[in-house]
Amino acid sequence: MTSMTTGTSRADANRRRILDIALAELLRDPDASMDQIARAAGVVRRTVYGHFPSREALISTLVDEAVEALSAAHAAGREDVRDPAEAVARSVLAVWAIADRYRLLVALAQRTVTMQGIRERLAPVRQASIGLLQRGLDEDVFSSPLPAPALAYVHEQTLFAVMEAVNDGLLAAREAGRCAAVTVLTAAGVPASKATELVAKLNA
Amino acid sequence: MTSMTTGTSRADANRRRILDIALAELLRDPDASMDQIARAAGVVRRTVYGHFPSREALISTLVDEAVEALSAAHAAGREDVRDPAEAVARSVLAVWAIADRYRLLVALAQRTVTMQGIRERLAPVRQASIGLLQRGLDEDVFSSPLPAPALAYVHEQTLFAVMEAVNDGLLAAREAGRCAAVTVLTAAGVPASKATELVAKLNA
DNA sequence: ACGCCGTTGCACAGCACTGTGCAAATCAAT
DNA sequence: ATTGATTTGCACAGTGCTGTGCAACGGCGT
Repeated sequence: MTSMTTGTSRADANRRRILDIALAELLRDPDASMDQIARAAGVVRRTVYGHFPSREALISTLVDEAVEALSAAHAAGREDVRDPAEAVARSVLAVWAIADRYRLLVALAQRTVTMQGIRERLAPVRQASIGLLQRGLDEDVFSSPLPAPALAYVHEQTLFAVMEAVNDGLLAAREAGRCAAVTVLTAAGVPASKATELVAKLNA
Repeated sequence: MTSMTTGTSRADANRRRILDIALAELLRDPDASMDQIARAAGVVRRTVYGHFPSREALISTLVDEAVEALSAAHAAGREDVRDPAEAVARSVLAVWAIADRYRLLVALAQRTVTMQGIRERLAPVRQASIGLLQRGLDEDVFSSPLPAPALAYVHEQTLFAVMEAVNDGLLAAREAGRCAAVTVLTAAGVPASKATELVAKLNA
């Protein structure tokens, strides 16, 4: 029980399954207990501790696997490509292939219990946003391969990203509003020049 | 202690301060205990329970305030505006003015303990991204008011948003990769037509 | 049949947190 | 100074989780 260093196939299979199930379980609830994870994996809590000395060690292993795969994909995507645009596109596509498996883990980021409540109550605001975006798409003011609701998600997350940038000192708070507005518009397919001009006009 | 329905100034001031401090404290740690919050507010745990019957009630009040303010700002921004682009721009700017106060609360969304570890380990990947984006900005392939590091945040969050859209069934997984790539490029200021074309070519 | 290894079931100590009760202290204002 | 509202300090029961110890049990190859 204590060692488990010599790899028996049975133990290895269990370890693998625990990791896989833990990934899914931690998505559903980032605070999932060891017991929840163990039971979901068809195993007793004590067994999980046989493979991972602590909860933190389990999660750490999980994250390491994901990051390693993602990192490799990202690097592979941008090798020997001169055009930055193409490099970015290739990287995203490459990452996406891997991310399918880890999509759940990534989503784990957003879904705090608290966050769930926030997003829920923000639904009316988001609904208004969707209407606005839909109108823009219909009138060809906006241009995006995404449907309006998905674009609304991008819209929201973009604002979060700019806020984070301000919090981390990458951007002056004074300019942040304008930058956020311009970025949101360009993400919706408005030409960068037009977006900049419009926002500048509004702020004057 | 039990009633507290009649508003004395002292009690109201305390209540207000508890809410304000709780906001900041919950940002630092979304799982902050009632004791942490109380002490930070210069008050004893028991007193907090005098104002809010439970932890959930406290947080709920907090979220309600934030959502209400945000919602009002968003609505005010897009009143009587025919052009969707202008409406979006106005809304973002209006929301931003309010969000300054609640930036912390919003940021609370991202910062899970788990998430912190993930982003930390993703630093090398992000660094590569920044280099790529910087090159694109230098060569005028990209166009953005944001500095490269901030743009990298937007980049990351956009991917998360598209993943979330897939998870919620707003987007077919098959198309998601291409959509994500196109959206990231347009957010970086690449004209929508060029982005679409480039990604289509890569995928063929 | 034997031994090995992983697994199980149970029990335990420890910890941190929630929500509540109650008496004493404190404050604000009349 | 007395009153009424408010806060404090402490104690308590209840809950749920972590990490560990230990004996018994399971399959599996030899």
